[in-house]
Parts: sequence; C-alpha cells; structure tokens
Amino acid sequence: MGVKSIVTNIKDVAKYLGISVSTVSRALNHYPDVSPITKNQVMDAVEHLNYRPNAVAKGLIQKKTFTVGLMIPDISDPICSLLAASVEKSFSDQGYQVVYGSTHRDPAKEKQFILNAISRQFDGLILTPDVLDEELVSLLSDLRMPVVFLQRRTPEGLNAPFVDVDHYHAASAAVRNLITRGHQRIGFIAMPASSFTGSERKRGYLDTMSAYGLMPEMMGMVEGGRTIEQGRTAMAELYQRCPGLTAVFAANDLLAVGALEWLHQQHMNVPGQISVIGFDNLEHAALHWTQLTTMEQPTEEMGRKCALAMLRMMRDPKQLPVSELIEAKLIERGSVLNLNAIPVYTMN
Amino acid sequence: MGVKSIVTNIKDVAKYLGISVSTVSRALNHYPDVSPITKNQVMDAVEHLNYRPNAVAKGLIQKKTFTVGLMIPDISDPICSLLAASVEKSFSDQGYQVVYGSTHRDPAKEKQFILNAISRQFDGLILTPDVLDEELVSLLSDLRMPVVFLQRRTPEGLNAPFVDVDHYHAASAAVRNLITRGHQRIGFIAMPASSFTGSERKRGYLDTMSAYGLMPEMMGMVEGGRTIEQGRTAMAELYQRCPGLTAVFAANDLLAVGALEWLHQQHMNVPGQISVIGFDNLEHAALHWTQLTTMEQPTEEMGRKCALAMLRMMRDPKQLPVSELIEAKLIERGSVLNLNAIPVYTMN
DNA sequence: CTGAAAGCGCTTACAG
DNA sequence: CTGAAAGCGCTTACAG
Repeated sequence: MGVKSIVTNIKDVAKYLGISVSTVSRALNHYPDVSPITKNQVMDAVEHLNYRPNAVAKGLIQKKTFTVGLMIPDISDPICSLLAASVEKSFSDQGYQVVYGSTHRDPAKEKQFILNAISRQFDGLILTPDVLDEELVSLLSDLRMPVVFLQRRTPEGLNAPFVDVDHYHAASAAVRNLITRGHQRIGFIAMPASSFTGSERKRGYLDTMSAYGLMPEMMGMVEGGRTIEQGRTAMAELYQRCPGLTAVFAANDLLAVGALEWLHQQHMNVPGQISVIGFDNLEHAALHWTQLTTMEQPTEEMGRKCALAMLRMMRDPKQLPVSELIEAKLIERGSVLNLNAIPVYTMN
Repeated sequence: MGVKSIVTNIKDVAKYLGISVSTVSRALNHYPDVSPITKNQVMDAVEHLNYRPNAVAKGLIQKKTFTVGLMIPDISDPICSLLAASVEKSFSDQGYQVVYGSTHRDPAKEKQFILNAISRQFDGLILTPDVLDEELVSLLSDLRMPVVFLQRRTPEGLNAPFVDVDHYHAASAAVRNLITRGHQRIGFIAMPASSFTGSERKRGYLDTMSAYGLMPEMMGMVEGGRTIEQGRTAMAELYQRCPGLTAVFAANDLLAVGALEWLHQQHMNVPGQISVIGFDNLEHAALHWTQLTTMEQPTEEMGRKCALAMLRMMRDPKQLPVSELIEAKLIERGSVLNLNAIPVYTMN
C-alpha cells in the first residue's frame, strides 16, 4: 500500500514536501493564508503517507481535548443507557468524544472519575451523582471545567446548570390521574431513601394525597428499591399491610413490573381489582402482559438538552445556561381502572 | 482553600520547593532513586498546591494513553450494555479508561471511530463490527495497535484474537433440547441475514434439524429482525405458513418475547400448544409471564476475557493470545413442553 | 504566503 | 541522589 511507514508525523509530511512544519499545520487546519497549490500538495502528501494528526499533541497545546466525561450510576440500567446514547449522539455530531464512567453509586468511584477527568483534561463533565459529599462538592467548586448535572439538581454551593425531569410534578400528575379516576386508597412503592429522584417522587405522592384531603389512613407506603424482584416483595408487603388499596403508584417501572407479577401470581386482576401506575416508560411497560400506565422520562430530550447546555458553556464560559426542568409525559395504557365509569372489566 | 491556584503544573511544584522538575517527576512516579525526604516534600507540596499531573502531556511523551476504545452497535441494547459494563469493570481496575462508540451498525461510523482511535492514540481497540468492508480491514491491518474482536470472529486477513459465544453450538443445543423432548416440527425466527451472530444461530438450527433427519417440511423459517415488535409479526407469519409447528426457536430473546406476546393474544397456550425457546437470557426471559427457556450469553465472562486478552497484548505485543469460544448455558424455565412425558398442562 | 522559534507539560537518558 | 537538556508532536504568534 505505497510508502506508508508504521507511524507518520507532521515532520515527515513537511520533509516529504520540502516545506515547513508550520505550513503543513496551517494547511491541515484550513487556515485561509495558505496558497491553494501548497494546500493541495499537503493534502496529497497526507493521503500518500497515510498521515493522521496526533490528537494528544494537539490537545496538549490547545488545551482542548474534545472529550467530555459522563458519570452515570450504571451503564446497564436502561434509563442510564438511553440517556447516555442521547448525550453521545449530540456530542459526536460536534466532534466530541464522550467517556462514560459507571460509578455504581460509590462515592469513591465518583471521586476517582472526577479526578481522572481533571488529569485527562476533559473539556466538560456531566454528572449524575447520587450522593455528593462535601469533599466532592469542594473538589467541583475549584474546577475550571464546565459541569452540568443530569437527572439531578445542582448541589448547594455549586454554580452549574442541571437538566432533569420534574419528578415531583410528574409524581403528582400520576397520583392525580388515579384520584381523578375515583381512587382514594392509593399505595406507594418507594425507591431507596438515598435516591434524590426517589424522594422527589415520594414527595409528589404525599403532597398530592394531602392536597386532595386523602388522609394518612388512605395511604400505604413501603420502601421497594429499584428492581423487579424488589417490586414483587414490596407489593406483597404493601398488600398485607393495606389490603383495601384500589391503586398503587410504583416509583419506577421495574418496581411496578414486580408488583404486577406478584398481583398476577395472586390471581388479582389488574386493573379490575387493583390499578397500578409506574414511572419511566421502559420497554417493559409496553409488554402485552403489563400494559403499564406510566410517566415517561423523555431521555432523548434530556440528553440532547444536556449536551446543548454543555456545548454552550464550552463556547462561552462566562454565562451559565439556565437549568432545564422537563415535564414527564403520561402514557396511558391498561393498568388503571376508571372507577367513575361503568366498569368494563369483569371481576372474577 | 489555601494556596491552590487555578491550575498547577509540575514546574510550579518544583519552583515551590526549589528543586528541579525532573526530581519532582521521579518522586511522583515512585522512582527508587529519590531520597525519602525529598519524596515526602514533593508529596506534601502536591497536596498543598493541589497539583494534578496532566495525563495528556504524559500520554504524549510515553506514547501510552491508558485508554481503550470499545466499538459497539448500540449502547442501549441490553446485551451490548452488559458487555460494556463488564469490559469497563475489568479495565478500570487496571487504571484504563474505556471509551465507547455506538456505531448503530453504520460502516461510516465504524470507520470514524477507528480513525478517531488512531488520532487519539488509544492503547487498544475492541471491535464488534457488523460488516467489515475491505477498506476497514485494510485500515486495521496497518494498525500498530492491539485489536480484539468481541462477540465477533476475526475477519479474513487480520491477525487478532476474538472472544465470542459459540452461537452455532448453542443454537444446536437449543434445537436438541426441543428434539429430545419429542418436538419434530420446529420453526425458526431468524435475525437479519446481515448479522453474523444471527447466521451462526441459523446454521446451528438447520444443521441440527437435518442431523436428526428432520426433513425440510418439518421446518419453517421466517426472518424476524431483532425487536419484540418484529418477533410478533414474525410469529404471526410463521404460524400462518406452518400451523403444525409444536415448537419455535427464536434467534434472540426479544424476538421470542414478541412471539410469546402474539401467541398469547391468539389465546394459544405456551408451552401447552406450542413451545418457545430463545437466546440471550435477557431480563425479559425471567418475567413471570414469559418464563422463557433460553440460551444464556455469559456477558460478564465475555467482557472479562476480552479485557484480559487485551491487557496481555498490551503487555507483550509479540504473542497473540488465543481466541476464546465460550459456551452458552441453557436456562430452563417453563416455555418448553416435554412431549415425551405425561402432559401436565391442560389443553384448552 | 511561508518559515524559524517558542512552548504546551510532561519523561527520560545523561552527567555529575 | 539531583539537575540540565532534549524531546514527544503538535500550534501559534512573529518576522519576513
């Protein structure tokens, strides 16, 4: 395949053409003050020698690596990977590489990732920390690198925008959906107390229940977790404690699916005997057997807006973009019964 | 927070202590020939000045970036993200950063990613290309960078190890599972013809059927795709063409789930009237409603072995590690009926 | 329009 | 045990 050596650098190209390294550099970077003839020669030589510019050297001198870090709890979580895919898409269109780091909600790994990002001179950092201890906050506050929080809110003392779903409002909408359809005894399966997202949804549930004057005895709460398995056991516990519930709001879809599984195993008809509403709109929710009514997190939009905010900050570090609080969207399927209507489901 | 300036480099540390840059560097890198006193002073100064070594500069001079690229079709595909999580885990333990690129099976993006990896001086490349055209093969053959193929086989003309599941053998095992249980009329829902994985599984189906003397009229094949939706329509088509089938082998779990959905909508009992076996062992397969018998891809093991092979090649570029062909594992659940046993299911 | 030179922030022989 | 110097592969004022 011609004269290509194992590895070529800009010096080789210059030597090959008998011109200076600076001219080659300017031609390569499309500077306007290079003669068209020279530019063509350079392009041909690059082709011929199979030269590929060294981005590391370029990054060192320009102090720009075209890399942004994306810290996520777990890449194999469906919401995370959807978010990641959207962020990546927006950035790769602009020539940026995005580097993920799965932290598994471990503060030590979160710190490791941020330190790494500093060392490696990333141009920006997108963070989804679960708990941000004081040490990390102070680390971030000294950072001269744009930061945006994704699916989180900006911690106290930091000055960075966030992009998140309005979990509180969405949870409230979910509960109102049930109440509007005549439900009063509504249970809640919570995510871990440490989860910000989870506590917002819980707040939405509680506030909405009391706003409608539904007394504590109408409620029933149990801490589930995040997984299908946890949803199953949570539903069992919830039902045992509050057998009179007509509806359950599960703080995420996986919990809701677990709840549905348990109910089905107990031969309880959904929504005939009990209604279920979830949160996330995972693929699971659309399955024929679940037909789960749920609040959709618009992951594509979130990733895109997050990337946009970051791109804007990288262009102009002076002014912060405003944070985005995105509305979740109600996706109605078959898991909620309208108690006010003539029942169309046969109880058995 | 003390005397930390916006950004510190090794020169600042040296100046602060009144010693040379080279001594600081040696202390930082734990060279043995640095006096303990000096080393302590350096460590304290680093702490005090909040110095973080610039990995870009280090990478430039050492020609090692501690970065490996992982090219995958789509990070939001469950198998891909599981594989990615496992690869990432193995590498991050060793101080490597892994950079994903979702190519969406687009050769242009695949090329883009490889070019990018060259520019950015990655230390290694893990590839899962769907189609590798001649141009890409020649690009890779000139590469002085370790490459391992994951969930693929090494293309003709390239000299790199691969780590993959033995799809052919596993598909054969799936079909034998059905045959052993008395099934003879076995249908197949295929993945796209362009998929290597898919054609291996198809080959396994076909060869096993004929090995058992099950004539073409016992078979029924239809090209599904990859998704639940495609599984649904494929099952409809398959049933229409071959109503006498007693079992169906779906080339992946998503197709199998779609098939199950369609069968259930048609009020056909699984496994009472028709058995279904899948491939992948996704979370979907364990759902209460599906209880899908399937072949598990050991993603954790694959990712780990792939990382190990890469690490070995980076250590000693001379000798190639041998490729790994990993056995899939049969996961028996409730979607396959044993026709030889006394039927425990009531037909309705 | 082009070239020589300095420099990005490190590491690494080489001398002492 | 320590320091001065060269150099990794680029870019970018500066001069001409």
